[in-house]
Amino acid sequence: MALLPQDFYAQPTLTVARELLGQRLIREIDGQRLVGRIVETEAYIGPDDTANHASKGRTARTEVMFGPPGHAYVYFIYGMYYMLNFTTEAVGFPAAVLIRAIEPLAGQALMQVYRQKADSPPVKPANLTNGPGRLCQALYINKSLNNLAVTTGQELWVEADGGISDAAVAVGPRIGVAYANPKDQAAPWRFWIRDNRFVSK
DNA sequence: GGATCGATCGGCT
DNA sequence: GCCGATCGATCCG
Repeated sequence: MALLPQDFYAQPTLTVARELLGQRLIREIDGQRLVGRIVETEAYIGPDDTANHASKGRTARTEVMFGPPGHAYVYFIYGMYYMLNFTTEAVGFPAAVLIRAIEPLAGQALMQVYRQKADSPPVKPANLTNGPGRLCQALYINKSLNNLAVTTGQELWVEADGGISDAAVAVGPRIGVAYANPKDQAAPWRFWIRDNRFVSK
């Protein structure tokens, strides 16, 4: 299976968000592989997108998005969750694709371990990776992976798989961006595989 | 099924 | 000092 190269991420962000659907996200930890099909993404595009963290300016946190495409932008939110993005487009233009959900393909047992909280019942398989915070927990993704190149085939990367036909792709506004201006809230920059049960609720 | 709310802390004003 | 690219618990029906 072909590792997606930096050129892939250098494309327009909407193209990257659309084309990531169906591809395989791979996380390798101590030789163990956790694999999931990407089923939901969102695009955050440039300094004028008020939903984009980078619209507030170039800071220590957003610096990664101003850098080269094909790097992980991992940030911490709500005091307890991490979010995984891949940087896109040219150096100097801050943009990224948020991975919102994956369908587990391998390593589900280890994902369960990472998702399980002490003194809680096991996580339902349907809730293993159907959300941006959940998938980061399941794949043990945290800030140590921030700014990692995802084009080397080490630790975290994406491999090409069969594409998804236009008929099977749904498009709509992004989730959780009520703080953005109305135009940016309404932008149809969320992509998901229609009827896939691992798309977030 | 849906609505509501608290958790919990880094980043930014 | 405020708030967030979320989630899970709880209450209601």
